[in-house]
Amino acid sequence: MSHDQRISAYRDRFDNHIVQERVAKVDALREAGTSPFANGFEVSHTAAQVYAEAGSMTAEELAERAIPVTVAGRLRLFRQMGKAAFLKLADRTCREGLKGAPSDDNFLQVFVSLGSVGQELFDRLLTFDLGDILGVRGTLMRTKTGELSVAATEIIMLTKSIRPLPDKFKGLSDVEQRYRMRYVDLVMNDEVREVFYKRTRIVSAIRSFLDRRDYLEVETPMMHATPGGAAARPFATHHNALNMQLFMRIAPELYLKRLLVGGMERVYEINRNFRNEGLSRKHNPEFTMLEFYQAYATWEDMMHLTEEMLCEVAATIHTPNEAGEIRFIAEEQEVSFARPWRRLRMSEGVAEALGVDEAQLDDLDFLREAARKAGADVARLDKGKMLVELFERRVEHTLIQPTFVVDFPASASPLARRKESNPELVDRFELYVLGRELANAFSELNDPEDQYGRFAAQLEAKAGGDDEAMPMDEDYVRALEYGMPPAAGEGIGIDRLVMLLTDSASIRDVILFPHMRPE
RNA sequence: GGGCCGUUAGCUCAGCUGGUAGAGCAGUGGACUUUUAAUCCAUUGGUCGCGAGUUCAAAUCUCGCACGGCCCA
Repeated sequence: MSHDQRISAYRDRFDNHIVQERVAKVDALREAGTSPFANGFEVSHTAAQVYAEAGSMTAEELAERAIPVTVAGRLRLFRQMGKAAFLKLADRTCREGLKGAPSDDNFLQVFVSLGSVGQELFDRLLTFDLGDILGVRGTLMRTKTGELSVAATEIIMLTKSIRPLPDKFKGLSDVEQRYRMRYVDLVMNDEVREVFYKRTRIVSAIRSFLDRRDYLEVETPMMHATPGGAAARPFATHHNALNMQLFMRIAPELYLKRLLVGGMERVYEINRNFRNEGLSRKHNPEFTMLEFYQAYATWEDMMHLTEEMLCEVAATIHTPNEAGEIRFIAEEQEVSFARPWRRLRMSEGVAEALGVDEAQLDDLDFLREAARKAGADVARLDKGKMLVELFERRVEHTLIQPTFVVDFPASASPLARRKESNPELVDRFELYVLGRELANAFSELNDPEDQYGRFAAQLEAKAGGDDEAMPMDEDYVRALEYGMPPAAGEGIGIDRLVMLLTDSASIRDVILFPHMRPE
């Protein structure tokens, strides 16, 4: 097949007249000797720079100075009125609040008049379509209604867009299309772009916070021979050359703690985890996790660090009030980050929710019956796991304000250090906000014998049918045998943190390309 | 996995108890030299998600499937 035949086959796939008209313009541009897909363009000003430089100048000042600018962006609005025309361009700085009155569309306006650009360029204007990416040279001016604009002297086609953009006013609102074609969603929806700018700010603030505390950012394997560090089912894959099974990681924990053994006393990683579970508003198969570990620290140090970090991070999104407190609305509720955050023992919370005395939770029969009534499959649960089930089903969703849930059962925490006052419990907390788990932290188990025993207990649970139980990781135990300093570590779900701080209802609203079934 | 809802023009949506599809925006042609979702006149555009069934007749009723949303597990 020749190149022309392939192109023709490509074009035959479109039966939409708008696309066909635009494709004809591509041909016309080529015939006229201009490329519809230009090779670079040197820009002197972004839209924001135009406003920063000349936003306060009067029409007379602008006319006198004749400030030359070269701008570029996507054509979003086009109004032609006889021998004059207005174009509105969007570039990366065209975001909410770029400018104020008279028009508040956040675009940069370009003014073209036949008298100043001549017939050739003015005729060429008529071949432009909404969505095209244009380069404009001109000088700054203010229109009759006072809008700062670029008076064009030259307009260059940089990229011809052959598909029409959605309705200029209603935009793209179909949720499925927004996720599948995020590139269109990002063009059309300011709020969507804003969420992802905020996401980047949040992650930068976390890095900055940890970097200032002498934490080292590292990268550990995404493909594990032994999937560990969390209770979850992994995605399996296969290495052809080595002919071996590999798993996409469910957590980086065991590798980061190996680094503690190696003397990297403060490490963190912000990267993807993969869990082979269902999709929901709160779950995407791949999601981003921050994990950090600090030698010589305890779980209580982690609580303080968490309050400090999340307040600092939240302050980049929500301005603190006069008292220095951060309060914001999410899911129609006011969330207060005012410190200190509440601490709640797990059994205390469960007893309260059940309306019983905490001592009653020691009664195994009572616990089993309560868990069964709550809808848990109690068949192969031990006492600790039943308590966790009751917590998840009866308490979790009630924890709206930041709450550290403490005193987790050891059987549900195979990598955490036992409490000195009660070896049935571990030095661990989970942070809940808006009824969702946001962070999980504990003092690390560094006793290789206990760790081996806990892995062995996990193997027994797996044999008993618990498919989320962890496998034995012999090399990790070997690492502990060399000596891991006392340490504490924590994981924070980045997607959920972004959801909280941007008041996004679905994890798909904070992941650029969420997982979708094939079309 | 279960329940409910949705899928109609490029986009946003109408379309009643069945009678073979409409609007706004976008597009096309025309008027207009300072517009702000510009305006005005004219106009093109549809495998009604896919597949069966009922019927003289299906976007509409029934069943199945696909994709998505919400809720539950």
